[in-house]
Amino acid sequence: MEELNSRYDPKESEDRIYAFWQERNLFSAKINPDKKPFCVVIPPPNVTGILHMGHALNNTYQDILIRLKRMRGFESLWMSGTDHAGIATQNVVERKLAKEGLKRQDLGRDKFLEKVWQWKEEYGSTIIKQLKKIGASCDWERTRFTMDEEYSQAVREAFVRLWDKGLIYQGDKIINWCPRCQTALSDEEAVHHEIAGNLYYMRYPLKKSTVHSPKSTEKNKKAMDYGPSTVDYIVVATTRPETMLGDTAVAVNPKDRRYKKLIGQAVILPLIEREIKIIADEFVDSKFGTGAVKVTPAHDPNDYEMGKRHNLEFINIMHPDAVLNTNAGEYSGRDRFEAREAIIEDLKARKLLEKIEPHTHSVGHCYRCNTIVEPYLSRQWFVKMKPLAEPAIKAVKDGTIKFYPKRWTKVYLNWMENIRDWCVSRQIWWGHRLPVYYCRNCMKQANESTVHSPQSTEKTKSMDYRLWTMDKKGIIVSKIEPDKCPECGSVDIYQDEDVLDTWFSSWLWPFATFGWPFHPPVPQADAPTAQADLDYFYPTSVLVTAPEIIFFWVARMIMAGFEFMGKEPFRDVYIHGTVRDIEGKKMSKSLGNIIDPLDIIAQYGTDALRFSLMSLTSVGQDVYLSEQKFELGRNFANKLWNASRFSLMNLDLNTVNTDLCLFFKKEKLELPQRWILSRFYSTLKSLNQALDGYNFNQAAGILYEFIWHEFCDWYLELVKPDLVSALAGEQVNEKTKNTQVVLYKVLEKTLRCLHPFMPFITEEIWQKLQARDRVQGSGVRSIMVAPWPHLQKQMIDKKSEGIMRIAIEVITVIRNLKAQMKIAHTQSVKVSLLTKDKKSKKILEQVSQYIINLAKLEKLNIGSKGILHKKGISAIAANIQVFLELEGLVDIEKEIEKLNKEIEGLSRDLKAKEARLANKEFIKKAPPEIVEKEKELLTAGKEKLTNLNKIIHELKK
RNA sequence: GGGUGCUUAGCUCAGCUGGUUAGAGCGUUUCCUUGACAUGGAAAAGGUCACAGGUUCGAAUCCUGUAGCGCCCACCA
Repeated sequence: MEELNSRYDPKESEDRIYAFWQERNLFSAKINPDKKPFCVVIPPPNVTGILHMGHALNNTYQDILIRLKRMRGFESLWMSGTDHAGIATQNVVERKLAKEGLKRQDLGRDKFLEKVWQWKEEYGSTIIKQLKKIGASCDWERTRFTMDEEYSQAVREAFVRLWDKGLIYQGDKIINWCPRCQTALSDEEAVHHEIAGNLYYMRYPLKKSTVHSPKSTEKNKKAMDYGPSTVDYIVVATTRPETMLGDTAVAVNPKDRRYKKLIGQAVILPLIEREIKIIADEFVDSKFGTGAVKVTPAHDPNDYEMGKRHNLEFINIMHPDAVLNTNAGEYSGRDRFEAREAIIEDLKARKLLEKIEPHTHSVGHCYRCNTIVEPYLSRQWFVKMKPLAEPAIKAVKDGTIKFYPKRWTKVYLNWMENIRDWCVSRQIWWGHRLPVYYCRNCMKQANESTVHSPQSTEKTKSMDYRLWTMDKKGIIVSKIEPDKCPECGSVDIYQDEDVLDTWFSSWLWPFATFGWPFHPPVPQADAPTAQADLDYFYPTSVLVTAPEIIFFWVARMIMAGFEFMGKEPFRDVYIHGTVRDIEGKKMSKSLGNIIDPLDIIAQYGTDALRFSLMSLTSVGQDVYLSEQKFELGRNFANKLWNASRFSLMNLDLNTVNTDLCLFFKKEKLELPQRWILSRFYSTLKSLNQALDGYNFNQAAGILYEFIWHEFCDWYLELVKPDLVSALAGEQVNEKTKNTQVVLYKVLEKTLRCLHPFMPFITEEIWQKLQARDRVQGSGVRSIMVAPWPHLQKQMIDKKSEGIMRIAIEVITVIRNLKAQMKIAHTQSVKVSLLTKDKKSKKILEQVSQYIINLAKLEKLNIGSKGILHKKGISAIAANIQVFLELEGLVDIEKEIEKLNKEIEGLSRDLKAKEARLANKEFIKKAPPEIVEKEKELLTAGKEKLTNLNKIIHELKK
């Protein structure tokens, strides 16, 4: 037998084992009519992605499920792939270019995209390599990329189908605009943060007052000190003063008596000296601010709606980079925030700034670069969501799709039921270009007869290439690029410059990864396979993801699943928590509080990483991590390693492999064997339950407890003498052989149970346990494809467990007495066990040898009386008096004190029990087994109390 | 404003459908270099389960409310 190191070294084995699995193709899944499918699609990490703790957590869950189901006999497919992550990736490549002093516009679209592809080829698989490091058993051969040609076809297909159904439209709307990325964003991509800003109260002079704002002079700079006047102006409050340059009205609530007279009057917009009207609109909340609102239809979604209702002018005052344009008069050319400061100063100077109040409000930020987004009027493409949401709502309501934990159901439904249209066009280059073409000829004709919609005064750059048409005339939506206009035959056509939101491709993931919709036809030999794959694996089984992705992805996948496949994309959605640092902050590069999973792997090993994460994260709860916490998994791995090392040192693998049938003859086995088998199957039972309910941390706890505190602490110690003497060349009898077989089987099965959590170490040890197979040349098997242990209920043996419980309690009490007397655990002592109960006595005789071994006794007496109390100390275990003999005399006072303390606690407990049993209501209403249990506990407690009192009595003699 | 989660030992957290003397890991204290493991073993100390009501024979657990912390959503000018 090869000698194992006394410390487990994950570095030595992990890569080797992973290669072993890959060589044998153990991750690959194929249609198998004999097996039920189990499929998980990976949440595709961004190609720019670098493995972080969130990935580690997310993918460990998935790998556990995949490995578990594989062992349980399912055809288990973990579909892998990456996401092109439009804005994120484009930003990365742009930053790289910036270092060379280049902008993407310098290269032009095609050259730039070439660069992005180059970057992708070079770095895009980093995340995949890293996923392998954490042991992920994805079917890598199926790895997909959302920009693959086949996948791109699916994206175009989806777009065209929705267009044909009238679910996609183009329109001028206020959207979230990131001035840095210079693209539109969806509502979900604008993340709101609370900002401590200000509410600025500005005076807009009424026209009839004919008071022109005075010129700015040093003297009136203190204008803010002046009290408010009610005659000359109307005061409006805003958080974004710079938008006033685009104001085209002031609105008040029609019921607001303060302003009733002013409705319809004109005010002079300060600074820019433009005349605007005061209008009445129900939207205005009289209680907020002054009850009068400036209306900027081109820069605020509410104002936009009001603008439409009242036929106001839409004045766009900003360039796409949030620098003010010529509509901003003298402020043009300044950045929005610079302009804000300048405007405040100028208003102050003109005594038109009434006051500034601190005001915290929530402001949208770009989810990719954290720049404050600007509500911006622009022409974009939208998906009508209401019709798509309907079946997605129904499926969750009727339980076709279930969320774990349940509470996310409500969050999902609330979002779905209030869903808004989805802005899917992006003004970037990296992504799926819209399958939209324009015919100049048709549009020209259409324009001549169309009414103009709200139009910005200054055309922004991003809109230059498009002309507005009210109907669909001149718009060609097509999966393949048309060479001429199908309507008029003109060849003067061009493609829309925009690309689609990344999530417009991700939402197809559960079926597009299988090649949906399979055209143009793939080579015939493969076509049926792809279709069959989809039929076999779709709907997938579980989706595992983080809560922040529910709206972005989960909800949209469900909608796409029903829309394009007519079926739900998955049945269960497991939502796990967020990884945070030890102070509860989200881990992020900018905060510098990252714990790199690869560092943890290097330091503690992959299994330690995985097991620690699983133990520390309870269902749906966030997890607070520090490096130190991973010691949990490392120590556990080492414990398992050493238990296995001990077992391998003491097992004759040839014997155990030939005598496995013994395993089933429970009656022939000694107590420790019966006990550990019973404990193993009890553990398996609760483990199965935990796993079936996605209670991963409970499952990890169950395994930890069993392996460490039952198998190692008790079982190995119980059988040690037997095994060691066998190894020493003493005769190997039937008993020893049985012990070996049971030890072997329990260890081997335990490894299988632990494998999904700790794949590497379990494989390593398991193979060593198969040594005989290797010698015989039948090849090395992998634990990965070994079956999950079958629950053998008949092996659960309550009687043996009861006996062992008594033995354990007696042993613990003896150790306790030793510790109390500061006697080393290793030092042998003399002990007497006294009981009048015949049954107990019999049990003690049965387990005496184990007590002697584990409590390290020189001598053990079992009897009913005959103790010299001055020459030792006593304690009570169950209904047994445990007496430890001592050399010197005992401090009787101290002993009495100790025992009295115990009596005190016990009496309190017994009193409560007596009271409960005396309560008629309790007897009447509590279930009988509870009453029975309570009675038993009372009797046992009383007996213990009598025993304790007896000891005190004898001590006093 | 709506929703949701958390509050249990010094720290980090379990405790599922109500019945335990309320548990674990880490830390602390004591003893132990015993031939699987010091990344270890044996033992100990440590909690009126945030607060206030209620339901119940019985509440850490269920209900209502309050407070603190966190997260999500919302057209918070």
